[in-house]
Amino acid sequence: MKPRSSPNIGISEVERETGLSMDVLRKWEGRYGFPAPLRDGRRTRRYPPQQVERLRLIKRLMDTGMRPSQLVGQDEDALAAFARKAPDARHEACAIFLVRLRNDGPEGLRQQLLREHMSLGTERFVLDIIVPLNTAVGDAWARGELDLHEEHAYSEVIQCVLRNMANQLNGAGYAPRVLLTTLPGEEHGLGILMAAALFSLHEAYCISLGTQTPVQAIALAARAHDVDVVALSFSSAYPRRRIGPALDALRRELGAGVEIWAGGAGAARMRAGTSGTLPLATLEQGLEALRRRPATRASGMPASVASSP
Amino acid sequence: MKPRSSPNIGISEVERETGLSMDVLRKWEGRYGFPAPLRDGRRTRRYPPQQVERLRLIKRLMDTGMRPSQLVGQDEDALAAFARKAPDARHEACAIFLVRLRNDGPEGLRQQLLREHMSLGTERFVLDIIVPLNTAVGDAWARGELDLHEEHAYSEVIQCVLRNMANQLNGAGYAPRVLLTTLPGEEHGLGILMAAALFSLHEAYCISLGTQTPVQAIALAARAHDVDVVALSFSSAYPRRRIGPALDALRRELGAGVEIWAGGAGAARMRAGTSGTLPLATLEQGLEALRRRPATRASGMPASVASSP
DNA sequence: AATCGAGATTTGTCTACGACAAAATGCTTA
DNA sequence: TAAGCATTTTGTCGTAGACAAATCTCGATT
Repeated sequence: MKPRSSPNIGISEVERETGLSMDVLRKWEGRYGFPAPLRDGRRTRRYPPQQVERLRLIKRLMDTGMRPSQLVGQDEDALAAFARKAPDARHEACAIFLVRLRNDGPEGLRQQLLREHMSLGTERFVLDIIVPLNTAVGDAWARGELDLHEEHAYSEVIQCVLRNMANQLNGAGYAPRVLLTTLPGEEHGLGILMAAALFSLHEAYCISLGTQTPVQAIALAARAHDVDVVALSFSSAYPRRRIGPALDALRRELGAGVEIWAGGAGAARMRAGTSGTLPLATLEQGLEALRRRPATRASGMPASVASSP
Repeated sequence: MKPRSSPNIGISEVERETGLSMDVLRKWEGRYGFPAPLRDGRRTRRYPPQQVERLRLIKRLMDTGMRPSQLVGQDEDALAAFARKAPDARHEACAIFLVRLRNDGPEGLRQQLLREHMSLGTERFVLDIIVPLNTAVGDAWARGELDLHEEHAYSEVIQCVLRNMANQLNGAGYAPRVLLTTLPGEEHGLGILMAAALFSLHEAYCISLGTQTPVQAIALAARAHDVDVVALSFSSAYPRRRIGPALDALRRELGAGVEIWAGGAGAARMRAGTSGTLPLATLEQGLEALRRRPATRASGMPASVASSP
């Protein structure tokens, strides 16, 4: 056996474990004095587990909108206090499901969700259960009440349920034709799955490409499948500054004949009017956009999108 | 309107579009003279689309095992020649499905797969259809015969089919209990889905965490669900040098009571005997490992894993 | 001819520190 | 209150070099 391996880990591993880039980790070290990794024989940084844990907590709080200057300099107690104060949007309805997940595992949650689906019908199920449940899980995660692995397990279950719904509903002749995906860097695919389920229900033809499709590939796909709409989703974690340029690039590749819809918490705070894109703050708005669409195919962009204010 | 948006993109966007890190892109520039990005007003690099395309091609070829020195210095023609020579493991059986995908879209492929599943039964369907189909798609993508968006669409369909199989088969009292996921940096989740389907079929209890679970979260999950086995998957694109250290870290967090199984094309070329891990080159080997497991729970590690040569 | 090991080469990661623009914040004024 | 404007914060990108691990090369040995 090798008794060697110290529990301290290198900077790239910290990047992967926390989601904070190496550049940021080094900058913080200089600016705030934290983290303060040890150095091994060469000058390479080695982070003790305790500091990694604290970084994880900081990242969680930052994802809720807090800023590094408020967090990185603080000690453990202050951070813990912030975590307690983090938002908590729990409906009573949601609590049941999270208890299920913890007590009966993924399988238990799945059962409960299917039951609810049968009882409410697809549209109400998605809008009234899945959506608030997602935010509840996000909040619980930010507060540290939910472990990352529970969040992963949750995500898997939801994914499975939504995929089934979307697939069973999707029909060959439906219109408009909608391509759903996320841009590179956006790993959260729940948004497009929810959209696919609801859109299919309202007889749109949905083609999902999963997450992280490069702009160029989206354009090719749009042409290959002759879609009317490209629907993208941006989570709140997606860096806002990147949304505008990315949408510009997409519009350039796509040409003018295809609508771009941007949904998700990240898109809600988007600077408006970017390159003929229709921002959809909520799924309800997405459904409305679907209803308002001119019935005829290939009718160009609707006024709401084409006009640049 | 701002007509001033040049099609050239920045280095971080190239990183996301190609999967090559900024460090590597800069090093190649110095070492091989390629890429040779333009510079904007400040000194920042701006990559023309053509160079990005070539980088994509290089990355594809490198994922098949070629080395930068053979590729990065070469011109377009030489690279195209390499692409033509890339492996091509197409069974006749596979061609049908890919034609389906291209002609009838994702929905067409799904229908065809379901038909085949019914006809062959789950085990043969996964081992004889899905597995070769995956490598055929990978090869086609490396050869440039398949667009990225087609690969994404394919992946979505397969995912959906496999998830359904795994979920319908999974049962409460099954044993052993297996946790399936991938490490951060490994985005390909098809491997664990295939494993989950087959393992469930053989009455293992499968818990999937999706992709990219940090080591510490895996350890917590393993404890929370009281699993006997943690099964990881590594694609051929996963940097080999990272596998060993990552598995060491996992073993440290996990303690000795839980087996670690490593599958996938990346694990197949792993340096053997790393930190009490059982490498599984193929899914068949995975099933065999399942059969050989001592029937009793909590029986410690089997000899094949515990012995350190 | 196949295998092995030592030495050379390739390759990606890591370090350091400065420059800088975009975003967020605070402050003033209409 | 809202709309500017100045200031601070913050992340990204730049250069250049050190270095270890992976891989290749080639001669010696079995």
